[in-house]
Amino acid sequence: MSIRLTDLEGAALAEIAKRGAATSYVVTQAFAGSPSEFWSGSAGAVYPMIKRLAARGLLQGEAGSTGRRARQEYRLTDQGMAALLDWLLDCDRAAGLGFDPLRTRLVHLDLVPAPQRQQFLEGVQSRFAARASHQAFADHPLSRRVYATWLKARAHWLAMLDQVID
Amino acid sequence: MSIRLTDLEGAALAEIAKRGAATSYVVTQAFAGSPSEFWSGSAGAVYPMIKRLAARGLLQGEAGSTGRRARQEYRLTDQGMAALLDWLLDCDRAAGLGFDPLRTRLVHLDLVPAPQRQQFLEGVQSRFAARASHQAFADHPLSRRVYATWLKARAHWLAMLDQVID
DNA sequence: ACAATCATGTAAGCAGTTACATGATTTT
DNA sequence: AAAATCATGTAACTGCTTACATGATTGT
Repeated sequence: MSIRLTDLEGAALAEIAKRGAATSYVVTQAFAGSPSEFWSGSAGAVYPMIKRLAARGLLQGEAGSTGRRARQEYRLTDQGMAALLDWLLDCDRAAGLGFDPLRTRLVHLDLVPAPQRQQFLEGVQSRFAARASHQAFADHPLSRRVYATWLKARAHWLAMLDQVID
Repeated sequence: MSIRLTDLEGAALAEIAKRGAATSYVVTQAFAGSPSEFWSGSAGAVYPMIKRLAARGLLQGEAGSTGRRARQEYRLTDQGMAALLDWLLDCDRAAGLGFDPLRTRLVHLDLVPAPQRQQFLEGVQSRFAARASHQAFADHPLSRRVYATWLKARAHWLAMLDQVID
């Protein structure tokens, strides 16, 4: 019996595992703080998802409270940790292409003449440069380094493409 | 009045524009032939989408036929081409992070000990190597080069991370 | 005290999925 | 003639979105 997590579920479990325990709200904030625009981390997605994970026995809820306000904290069960590791270390899924808004456009750039291609690439490059100077993930060294090296790899890709696309 | 296309719509319009005219089926095949697993190009997605684009005046339908079988061919209207170019050359969206199944996992690899991290990275690397030898997009030079350089950039990224993650 | 924002949700909608149906065409 | 596959859909489902509601807490 295998428990297949969606990528959003996997990422949410990872955020909870990292903290030991967390509320749904903490998870929404973790997503909101990410520079990725792909998941909004909206309450409408996260709260029901956390409940589903608890119903599936991957999370254990416990009533914590600060002051008179009730809140539900969750921590991973053994089964939840096993599911998380299955998801996290899944090489086949990790080696997938995902969705890349730049790659999706690049393959169709032959629809426009060279000057417009050039202008587009420069626009993208300058936006990446702006990102690089922003200093994201000040609180988490691994995330910061993953992101920083990702940006470098992107720049490297664009440099390779420059010679290919004119 | 701006017409904002989803990425799937933009990619579909681009496939049609590239061919001059195309049926919905041709579009599904274009997606199915891509090495990306992100969009299945399922009929359930494509056929209704093409109809929506036609209803919005971005595509013009014309009844072609081979033998006695009726088929609907579509080509871009002027408005459709304008919408496509808006989407295609949108630097802000192109510079987004998209969804990256590897990046999503890498930032959480500190949940597992170094030997497992190493094993995971090797597994991913070998799958990329397998992709590289596969020769995708034999029919479209630009796509092939975009994909080939993307794979190189990924390898470059993993090489940078090797030193950082142990 | 009032306003802002924190925190926990719910409701409706939308864009994709898988699975199925159906008839035309091609292959064996 | 039968089987495979080509081609065009439709139906039910899923998982996300935006937008809203509501009460607690914090700041001025």
